Amino acid sequence: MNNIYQIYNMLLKLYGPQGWWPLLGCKGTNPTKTGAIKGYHLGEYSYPKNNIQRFEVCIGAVLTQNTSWPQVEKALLNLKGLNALNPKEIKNLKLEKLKQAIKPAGYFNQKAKKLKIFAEFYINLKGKTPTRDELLGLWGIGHETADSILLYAFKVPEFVVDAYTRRVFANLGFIGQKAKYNEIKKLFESNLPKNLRIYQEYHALIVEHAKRYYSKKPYGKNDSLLKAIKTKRFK
DNA sequence: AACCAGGACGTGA
DNA sequence: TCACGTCATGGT
Repeated sequence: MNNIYQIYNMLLKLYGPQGWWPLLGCKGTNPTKTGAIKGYHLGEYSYPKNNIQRFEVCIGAVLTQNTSWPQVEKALLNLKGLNALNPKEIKNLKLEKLKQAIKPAGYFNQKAKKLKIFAEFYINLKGKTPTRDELLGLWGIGHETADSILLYAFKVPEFVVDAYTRRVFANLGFIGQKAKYNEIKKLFESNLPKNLRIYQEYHALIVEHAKRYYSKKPYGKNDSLLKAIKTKRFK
């Protein structure tokens, strides 16, 4: 087993299943010390269970851009209060109303526009699964958001790379600080079975691990993974 | 009271 | 391609 896969198993043993992607309707609590909020479904990979939940994941993926999840949750609850947690209502909502609802998530001018564009796109999908390129073609959807939507909303095994992933694995010595998104993505995908659960769980575990040891610099000093590698317990 | 969070886009080298 | 600046709220 290669190091990337080993680290996955180590993180899973350390933290257990993370229950991503969080949904308003799920009661599960993340056992983590970092941001104990609701919406998780530990060890349950059957979500989203319907089209409404699928759309909620997509909207959350946009809203969480450079924003912490608790802020996103507030925005989602506001939308739910407006009965607007579905593509048609997002499309029909007046722009100012939409902006006000998602304000807690920040960047509300940009994100309101992004949600409008995505809602239109989602309606036109008519139940089909979008391709990665189609998503990337939308204004407001970049690499990470596209992969998050595919992996957690549409259950397509696309590995999600975020700032934490780069930070942690650069520090561990697997990639350079300036590694590109697709390069990092390939590192994981080429060293893991193409398995939905593993992709979903690994990304969530990286976030959890990073929140504990890589939130503010200097980071990594107490990283048990780094220590394990340095003491050559790997390979 | 700065600093930062589960990024993406526009611009000018 | 690449390095920056911009976008914005609220928690710590």
